[in-house]
This record gives sequence, C-alpha cells and structure tokens, in this order.
Amino acid sequence: MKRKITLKQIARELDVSISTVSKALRNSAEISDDTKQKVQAFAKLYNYRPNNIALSLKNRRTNTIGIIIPEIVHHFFSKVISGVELVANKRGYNVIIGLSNESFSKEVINMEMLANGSIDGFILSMSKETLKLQDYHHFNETMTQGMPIVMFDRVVSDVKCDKVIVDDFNGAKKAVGKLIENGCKSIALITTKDYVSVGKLRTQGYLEALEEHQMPPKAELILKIDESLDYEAHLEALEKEIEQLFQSNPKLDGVFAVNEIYALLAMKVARKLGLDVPNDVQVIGFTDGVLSKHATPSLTTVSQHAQQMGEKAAELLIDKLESEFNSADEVFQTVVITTDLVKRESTK
Amino acid sequence: MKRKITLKQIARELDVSISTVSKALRNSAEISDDTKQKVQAFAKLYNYRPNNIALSLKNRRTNTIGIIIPEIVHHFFSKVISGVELVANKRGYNVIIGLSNESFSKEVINMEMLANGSIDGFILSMSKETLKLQDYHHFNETMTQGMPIVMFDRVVSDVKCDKVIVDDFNGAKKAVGKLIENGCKSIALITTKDYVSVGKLRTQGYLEALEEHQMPPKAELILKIDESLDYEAHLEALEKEIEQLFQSNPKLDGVFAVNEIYALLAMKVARKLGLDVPNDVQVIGFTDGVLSKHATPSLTTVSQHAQQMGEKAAELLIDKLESEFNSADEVFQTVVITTDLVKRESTK
DNA sequence: GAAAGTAACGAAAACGTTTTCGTGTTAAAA
DNA sequence: TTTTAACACGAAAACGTTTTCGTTACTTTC
Repeated sequence: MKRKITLKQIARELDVSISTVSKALRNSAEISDDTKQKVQAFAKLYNYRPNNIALSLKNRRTNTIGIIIPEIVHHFFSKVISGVELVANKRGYNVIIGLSNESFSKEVINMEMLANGSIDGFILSMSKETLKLQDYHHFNETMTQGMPIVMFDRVVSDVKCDKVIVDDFNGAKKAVGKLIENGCKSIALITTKDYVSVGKLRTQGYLEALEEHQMPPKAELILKIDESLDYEAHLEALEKEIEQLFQSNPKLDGVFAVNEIYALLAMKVARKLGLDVPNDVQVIGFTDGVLSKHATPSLTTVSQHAQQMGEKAAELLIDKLESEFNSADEVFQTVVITTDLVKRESTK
Repeated sequence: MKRKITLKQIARELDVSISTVSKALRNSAEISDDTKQKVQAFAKLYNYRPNNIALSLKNRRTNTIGIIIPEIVHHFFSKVISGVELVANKRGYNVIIGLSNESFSKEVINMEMLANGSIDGFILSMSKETLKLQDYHHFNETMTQGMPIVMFDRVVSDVKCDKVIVDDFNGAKKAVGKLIENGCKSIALITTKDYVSVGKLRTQGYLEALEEHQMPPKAELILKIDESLDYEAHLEALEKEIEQLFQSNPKLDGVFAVNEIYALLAMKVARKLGLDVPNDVQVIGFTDGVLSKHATPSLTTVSQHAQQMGEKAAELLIDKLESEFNSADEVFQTVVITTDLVKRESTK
C-alpha cells in the first residue's frame, strides 16, 4: 500500500525545492526545460495528482456543489440529480447529496454539515415540513455567509435566491383544458393540501381552466390529500378516499391528479367500479415518471422535464459561483421550465 | 455578506492566541475557566464552526464516502443510495456521488476525480461496459493507494475487496420453483447477455430449478437480451422479441424475467395475445421496484432489499475505515443479502 | 529563601498546495 | 572591468485546523 505521492516527496527525491516541482508541473517559464522534463517524467511515473483537499483549502473553493432533496427514491428527484450531475461534471464540479426525508431538522442538520467549507453552493428542494413550518432561517443564514442557493420545484417567495420551477399553473390548466376539449363534463381534482406550493398552483390551474370554459367548480369534486405521511404507508386509505369520490359523483368522467400515484389509483378504482379508461373516465397525471409509461392503460401526463430542471439549476449555481465580482448587485432570477402534455392511452 | 469566522479572527478579537482559542473550544484543561467562557461565548455568538476542509487536510481523512453507480434514475440504485446515506449520516459521513452512465471511461474519470483526497473510500457498482471489457485496473490502483472499496450487486471475483451481493442464484431458483409448484409446465426465461454477472447467476438459478424438478431446459424458451443500449431506447424492439417468444412457444404458461421491465413487457404481450395473467400465464420478475407494485395485475417479484444492501455496504466500508491498524492482514468479506419472493397478482 | 511544582498560555509545526518575492549565477552590455 | 539584465531556482507565507512543546509567573514545600 503506497500512499499517494506529494510535491514534497518528489522534491526530496529529485533534490529540488517544492516550489520548483510545483512550477515545473504547471509549466512555468521560470523553470528550465531540463528540470521540467525531469520533474514531469517523475510525476508521471508515480502518477502524481494534486491533493484536492489542499487545493480547496488554498483556493477557498471546493468545486463541489451540495444538493439537498426530500427523498432520492423518487423518479422526479433522481432525474433532477441526473441533470445536476451532468452539467456539474462537465464544468468540473462534484456533487454531494443530502437527504432531508421531508424533515425540517434533517434539512437543517444536513445544510450545516455541508456549509462548513465542504461545498461552494447549494441546490435544493424544500422538505414538506419546512413548507409547513415556514421556517426559512437556515436558508437565509447560509446565504448571508456568502454561499449561494438555487431552489427548484418547491420554492417560496420569502426566500430570495435563484429558482427553477415548473410551470405548474399552466401545466395543470392545459391538462384540464384537454379533458374539457375531449368532452368531459364533470372533472375531479385529486390534489394535496395547500401548503405544498406546487399542489396549490396546480389546483389554481385546474380552477382557471374550468372558469375559462364556464364550468363552475364544485367542492365535492375536489379531493385534498394530507401528504404529511408518505404515500406508501397508507395507499389503501387513499384508495378508499378516491373510491368515495367516485361513488358520490356518479357522473364523473374526468380526473386530473397532481401526481402519478393518485392518477394510477384513480384508474385502479375506475376499473374496480366497472368503468373503462378512457371511454368512461379520462385521467391525466402530473410528473413524467416511469409509472405513467408502463401502466395499463398508459397514463397521459403533464411532463415536468425534471432533468432539464436539474441542468438549469446547476447552470445557474455555477454561473453565480464563477462570476464572483458581484455580491452587491445581487439580482436573482427565476427560471420557469415549461411543461408538455404527453398524450398516452388514458385519454381519448 | 459576512464570511465564515475563523479561529484566527476570534483570537485577534479576544487578544489571545489561536492555540488558546482552539483549546478553549475543545474544553481543554490547560485553559482557565474564565478564558474558556469568554471564548465559548464569543464563538457561539458568531456561530463558529470549524472548517471541514482544514480539518480534512490536517486529519488526512474527509469523513466523506464516494458512491459510483451506473445510473441514478433507477429504483434499485436510488434505494441503495438511500441506505448508504442513512448509515453514513448516522456515523458522521457525507456521501458524494458519481454516475458512470454504464460507461467505462466515465467510471474511471469519476474515480480519479474523487480519489485525490476528496473521499476516504468507495462504494460502487460496476458499469456494464467495464464488465464487458473486463478491465479492472482502476479498482486495483485505487486500492493499492490505500483507499478501500466496497462493491455491490455487480461484482467480479477478479477484484479483491469487500462485496455485498444479492443471492441471485437462489432468488431465481425460488422464483422458478414457485412457478413449477403452481403448475407451470413450460417456463420461459427472459434474461441478459452473460457478461452481466447478475444475469448469469439468475439464469443458473432458473436452470437449477428446472433440473431439480426433472424438467429439461429448452433453448427456445430462453431469450437473452443484449442490454448494451439502455432499455428505453428500444422498448418496442424488445416487445417484438418477446412476442416472438410467445408465438413460437404456444404452450408457454410461465415467465421468469430478470428484471421488472422485461416482466411487465411479458405481461403486456400476453394480454395483447389474449392470454390472461395469471390464469393462462404466470409471471415473476426480479427487483423490488415501484413498477411491480403498481402494475395491473401487480407483479410477483423477487425482492432484492436494495436499501439493506446500501446499509450493509456502508457499514462494511466505514468499519474498515475506522479500524485502520490492520492494512497487512487484509481480509475481505462478501455479504450475501437473501432475497424474498413477494407474492402479488401475477401468480396464482 | 531556594527548589520544585503547577497553572495558563503562546509559538511553531504539520497537513499539501500555489504564489510572491527574493537571491545567486551567468551572460550581455557599457 | 564593471554594471545590468536574464535566468533558474528556493524560502516563506497563506489557507484553517490541532497538538506538542516550550515559557512564563505564581504557589507550594522543605
């Protein structure tokens, strides 16, 4: 087990100073060609690579970005990471991850753990608990210490930073508009409680679409799920709620759900009640996950372009990191990623 | 934008030496209670946190582990990460990720990028290309430099390191055994080319199960998919192949697939050909992904316990990192995670 | 009152780099 | 021959810690 070789060792071995070795390796004009060749050959032989930690300490930048997400076992988030990683690597950065598990305190701890020099900036999506508590002090503190943050998807106007969001409102509006065009007269909405910003916006899109077509919204067609627990735990309870929705609205012929699982459950319930999808009921979901593509019938969805979000977030962050000179002007941008309606078998 | 405060600044402010500040904060007995209180109060006020990079340089350990996987947008791998992150965080480590995208060169580059001081050890699953090329020099070089590696899932006996694998052989055997018990007489296998080690082992399990029940294997019942490209790209071609399989084997009444997608496609094809699942054909897949749970009919699968694999891999790595004194004895272990057959609707 | 001990603190090295600023040697110019 | 310039290299500081080893000044002890 030979340890990694350092400048000092090369210097001792070749009987020159550390400075000379360093300069020789960086092809400085100060060093004679003879010495350069000697040093470079030796370095190559021993496969010398500068120690990243030492560089980070010296340069006061780590070329690493931290990404904090509520959970990783989730198609949307892993796709975002994928996008972040792509541009980060291309621009010479590493990516370090932290999972909040939708918990406020884990989010805070994770950020503190990384903020002490380990990374140059954050890309993050807030936990549900943080959204509920509306406590954003950790974001603001991080930023006053000169560490930039880019938020994506779940954002909040109280925190001033760069943001990348999906056009939830118009995505939902388009989807519901599509259902109406397709002849649906009684369209249900399955959404989340309002503190999840994206759920709220999608709900507004639903309402707007109805209004635009002079269809009065009905409270009994709107089902708001409390997501404070994770889905998997009470899938059955959820299914019951949706079944209730169908039974108390016999004329139901369209469903817009704010995520994949809700949409799939709606289809399952429909089938159970003897309704055909898409002939009796048409269903549209939100998110471009794997489930939609492989479901039967496959699910028409509003695609969020998660990868593109990740790429854009990384671009924004790295641009900010590498501009540097500003700091006073502090102009933040919000990039909106437009959604696409991906037509599949669950709509006519 | 106030920069993070350092020991030096505290020292200057309080008119003591850096050493005194450091010792005071660590509650050293050398420092008087008076001074300790003064320093600690000041540090708290300014929210002092030691700089991780400086600590890493001094201690020559980063408390960070690197994880390199073929892709992250994949339920199995993200679940493994989730497990790694869980125990890593619990034991005070961060996790930094690298994606190889199933490419050999990206795997090498990623490892080199991280191996220069950024991390203390690797957890990784090899890319398909690496398995095909059988070039493992980067693993061995990394290890000779004193950086431990734990491999999971896709492993190879040529590399001597700790490993965490799934009991592919017995998992497959149990699954096929179950199909036979359920009365299947003609069981197809949908697998990958042999260079993917897990595909190979699962194939062997299939054959073993047949043999144990005195059922001669038939070549025309075995479909080996070339996975060098990713699925998504040629889903349709794949479907055609599977359809071919069904048509040339009219008596087919059972399918064992080495992953979820293949299994789902088999069900899709069956339905298309007017066959009922599970009454005419029974299907079992491998991997405990989301698709299986939410498919219709839901898919019986061999569960791999991905999260548990991640946890175990992290345990192994951190144990090794924190034992230290060895280095000569070098005893490597291979932990086998047992599989479970999760019964759902696609089997009787 | 001298020797010994103790309490409280500081200087400096070390981790591995890069970079600024000497410094000594040699070659060219005066 | 003396001054100047170019060349090739080294010493040292800096990044932010921790830790070892002094070094004071004061208190015991005999």
